[in-house]
Amino acid sequence: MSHKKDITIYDIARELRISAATVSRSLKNSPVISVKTRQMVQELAHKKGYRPNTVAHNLRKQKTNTIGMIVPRLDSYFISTVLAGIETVLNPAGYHLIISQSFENSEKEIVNAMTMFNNRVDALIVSLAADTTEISHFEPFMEKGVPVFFFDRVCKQDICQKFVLDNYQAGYEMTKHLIEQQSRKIVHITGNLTKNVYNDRMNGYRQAIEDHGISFNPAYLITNNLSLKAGIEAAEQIILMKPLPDAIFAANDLCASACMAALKEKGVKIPDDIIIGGFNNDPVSRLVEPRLTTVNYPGDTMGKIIASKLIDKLQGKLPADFPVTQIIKSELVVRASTLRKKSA
Amino acid sequence: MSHKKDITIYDIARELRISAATVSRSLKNSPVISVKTRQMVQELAHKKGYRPNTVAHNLRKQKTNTIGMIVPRLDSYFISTVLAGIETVLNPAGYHLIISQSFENSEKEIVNAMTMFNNRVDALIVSLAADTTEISHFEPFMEKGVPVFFFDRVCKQDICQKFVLDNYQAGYEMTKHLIEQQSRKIVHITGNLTKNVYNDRMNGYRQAIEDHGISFNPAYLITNNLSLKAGIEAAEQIILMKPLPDAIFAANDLCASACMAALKEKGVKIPDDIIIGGFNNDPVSRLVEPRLTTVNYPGDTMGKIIASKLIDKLQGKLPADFPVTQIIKSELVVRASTLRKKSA
DNA sequence: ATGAAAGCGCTAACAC
DNA sequence: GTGTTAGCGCTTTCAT
Repeated sequence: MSHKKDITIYDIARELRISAATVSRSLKNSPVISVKTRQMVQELAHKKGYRPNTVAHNLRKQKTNTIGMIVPRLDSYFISTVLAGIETVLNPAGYHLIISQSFENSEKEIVNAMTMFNNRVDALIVSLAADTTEISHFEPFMEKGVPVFFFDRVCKQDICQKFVLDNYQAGYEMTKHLIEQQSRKIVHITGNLTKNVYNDRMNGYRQAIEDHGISFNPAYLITNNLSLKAGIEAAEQIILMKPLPDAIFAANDLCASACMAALKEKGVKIPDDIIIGGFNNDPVSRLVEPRLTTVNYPGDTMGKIIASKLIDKLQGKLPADFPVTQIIKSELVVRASTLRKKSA
Repeated sequence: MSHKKDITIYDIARELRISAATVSRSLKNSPVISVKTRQMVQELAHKKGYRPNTVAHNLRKQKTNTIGMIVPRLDSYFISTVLAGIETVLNPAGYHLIISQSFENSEKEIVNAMTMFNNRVDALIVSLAADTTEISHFEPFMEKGVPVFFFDRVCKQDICQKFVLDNYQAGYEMTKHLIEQQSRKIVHITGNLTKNVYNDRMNGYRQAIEDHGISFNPAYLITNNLSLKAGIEAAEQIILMKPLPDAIFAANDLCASACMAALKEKGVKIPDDIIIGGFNNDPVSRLVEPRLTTVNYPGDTMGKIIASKLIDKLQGKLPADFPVTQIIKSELVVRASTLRKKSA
């Protein structure tokens, strides 16, 4: 099977006995070209199945209209909602995304960042891998003036735009809610504490208990990778604690749900014996039993805000005094898993 | 703030008083260049922070090492596992992905396909949008000899490589299992029946009931978008049926779980009154109560197979007689939601 | 072992 | 209103 070659503007120019420049201008409907010529060119281009070569265009324009995106993984409800939000704003503005996963691995994140740079993306949107501690791999972008926006898992340094939730506040409120439901022995299951999201939630937890006269008990802090499996293992750990804790705050819904399911299998009554709260408002939180109290993490909204600010930035419209850190509001969603029966 | 300009091979050539050609060869470690020169070039390139311009490279080579991917949405457990599988094979081979979502919308899929083409991807991997019925938007790729691989949601035509599950078989086995658990009035909740995945599962369902002497009842076929909300609505519909059905087979786990939860809220006992099976082996299936019987849809494996076959194809190593349709095996995962207590 | 030069497809400054 | 020309950064053939 012989394959069609790409049609170029030169093919069209030759056939019409005009110059490539005229073809180029006609295809962009430039008003300097006569309507007649424009029509002629556009018709032939359509007829021959001309497709602009974006690669050549990008090289010439020194601009790709492509935004690079590096995320820890795609199989997260939160990430996919952010992505959806970003695309709904970016695409109509003529940008498209190239997405890559670091799989929570800093080395892969570095490779991905280099690939993005070499592909000359116009900007980068990043949520850091769990084990990323330093961010020199983004320096080439900054040196060149390519915007780098961080979201959710951000770096400590105030060198780029950051978009985060009020994780501290959310952690505080969740914990306060648990305390108000007559809990004193509150386990916190968290992720990698070098990451702001988990560290902030934990600090909120600590502050809340201390504000209510409960001293921090290191045995009540369980650190794992917040997976389904980790939730089950956490349950095994918790069940052995004497006395049994009366509340659990897990830093995501998947882990909270798995932990809850495992505890129930062992005969622990939820919410009678232990009340449980999660984080993210993942669909699973509405399907487990009892329904899981959680923190609504508005990924879609976050994505839209990020994308629109990024467009402002690319168009030089972002005010110079725009705050480095944008905090997006979250809210506590109280469901049955943390509501103790008052009668007890 | 003034921004660093990109370093090009010409900058290095000038500084070293050699030609750009020599720099280019040295950077790829070509053996025709003396070791001394190579070292010199590589050192300076490193020192100056040289980054190859992939855009220029791609234009020159007429090849991008980029694979385009178009999927209905990213917020699906199955899709993200396929993606992960594909990346683990593609990246080490020097390819990277550009991913876009059609949001189940055919028009957006067409736009995405054009963008991919214009960006001159080396190949395309597609799972079709729910409302896509004709696939002429992929013709430019085929005409040009750019491989297009379909997976999961594939087209009817046998014009490109396809990778699918044995949906018919899986639907048959699930239904057979439900029947063997003493069910006769089996509701099937399905998605858009123009899509092979749902249509095949339904045909498996129909064949299975008929093979067991149960005639098809159109009232037992509920078609919706298989979302969480749709599952709740299906439950409302089912609860009104007289007599009450004794089994439900939903075409995905999210919808099955939501339906189950809603039925339980209305006092229906699962699995005593109604047994329920889902599809996908989504994590949620292991967290709901009772645990959901489902079909394991091995996304990761599927992704790896697709990617390795695609690499073969790109390297001209795919045998000419390689079957157009690859069927990947799935398996029934039986859990508590469909196990009737024998004592009853 | 190295260099000169052409060209990938497109755009834009400058000419007429 | 249209054409000429140069150049984006890189690779590669051909020459030396």
